[in-house]
Amino acid sequence: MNETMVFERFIESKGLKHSKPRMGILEVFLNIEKHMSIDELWAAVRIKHPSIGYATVYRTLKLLCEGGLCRELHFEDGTTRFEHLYGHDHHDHLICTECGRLVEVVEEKIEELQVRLMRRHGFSPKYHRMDLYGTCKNCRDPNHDSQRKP
Amino acid sequence: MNETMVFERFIESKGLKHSKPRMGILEVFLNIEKHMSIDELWAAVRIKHPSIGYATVYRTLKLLCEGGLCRELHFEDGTTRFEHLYGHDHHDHLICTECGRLVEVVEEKIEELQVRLMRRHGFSPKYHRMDLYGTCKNCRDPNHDSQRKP
DNA sequence: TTAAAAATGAATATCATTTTCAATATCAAC
DNA sequence: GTTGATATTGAAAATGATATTCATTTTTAA
Repeated sequence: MNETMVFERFIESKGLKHSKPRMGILEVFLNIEKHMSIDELWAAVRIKHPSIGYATVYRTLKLLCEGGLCRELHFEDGTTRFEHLYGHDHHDHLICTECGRLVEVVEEKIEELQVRLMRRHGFSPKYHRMDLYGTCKNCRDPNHDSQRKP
Repeated sequence: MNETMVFERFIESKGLKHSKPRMGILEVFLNIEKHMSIDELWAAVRIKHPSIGYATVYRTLKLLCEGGLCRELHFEDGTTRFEHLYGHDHHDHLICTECGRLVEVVEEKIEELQVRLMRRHGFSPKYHRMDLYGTCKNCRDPNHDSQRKP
């Protein structure tokens, strides 16, 4: 089952109606891989569907979150961005404070220790958020050219 | 050196002036232990200093952050809160999704693994944010009466 | 004391988010 | 296909938090 089907089933289960703008937004959303702001998604949507309004993008994004297709993230700098959720396993973030580069990571040992830590304090773990900030290799040493050949 | 002195030095170092409202706000801020929103701080300030305006609380809070006395946190639910920073070592958060209870914790093993994880990806660690969400003991089992006697 | 500079409170502006509303699209029942 | 009830839409307006402006007051060094 793919994202589109998941969303359609979700729409049905809530007794909502199928609509073209909604599906157009979903398609554009699925083709953006990075974490996006509402404005970024709207800009991308307008290219294919110039008549779709901001409010519809906004409402659809909320629906996608409700339906488990995306997740709203509030970052330290106060910005809000959305990331894909369906089919994407849980992960944490490494964020470069210089260039904003974002890497998704999972460290099983940390995950395990987090659960233990919560249990030790009487909590029943549900989910968590871990963002690690620092400077990436490229920002510290731009001449190194680690990514491309001469 | 206490918080008040730190703040006064910070004010001086920036060539700013000493003022009564600012010091009044600082004092109230220091007496609130929990994570507070601007509105909560303003409400507390008004009790002692009814003439102090919201803008001054807002500006002073920003100054406190700049001066290293407090930290602005953006939570998953979109709310913004401020926590004491000076004299408070780094810590992470356990947050109850039912009652909102917030516990500050540090797990050295996790801290260590985080640094290693970043290095492995070429990042030079600066700081991080880790919030673990779940239900606390009391919310799962309210009749247990763990805190008080019969 | 005085004059320059900063701080203040009230009001206002800004910006992202959210809702309203009249027009339009969807869809099940006919 | 037509209809009617209901959801959806885009534009505009409302909201709410954050940030700034401005005339007045306070601070501070001379």
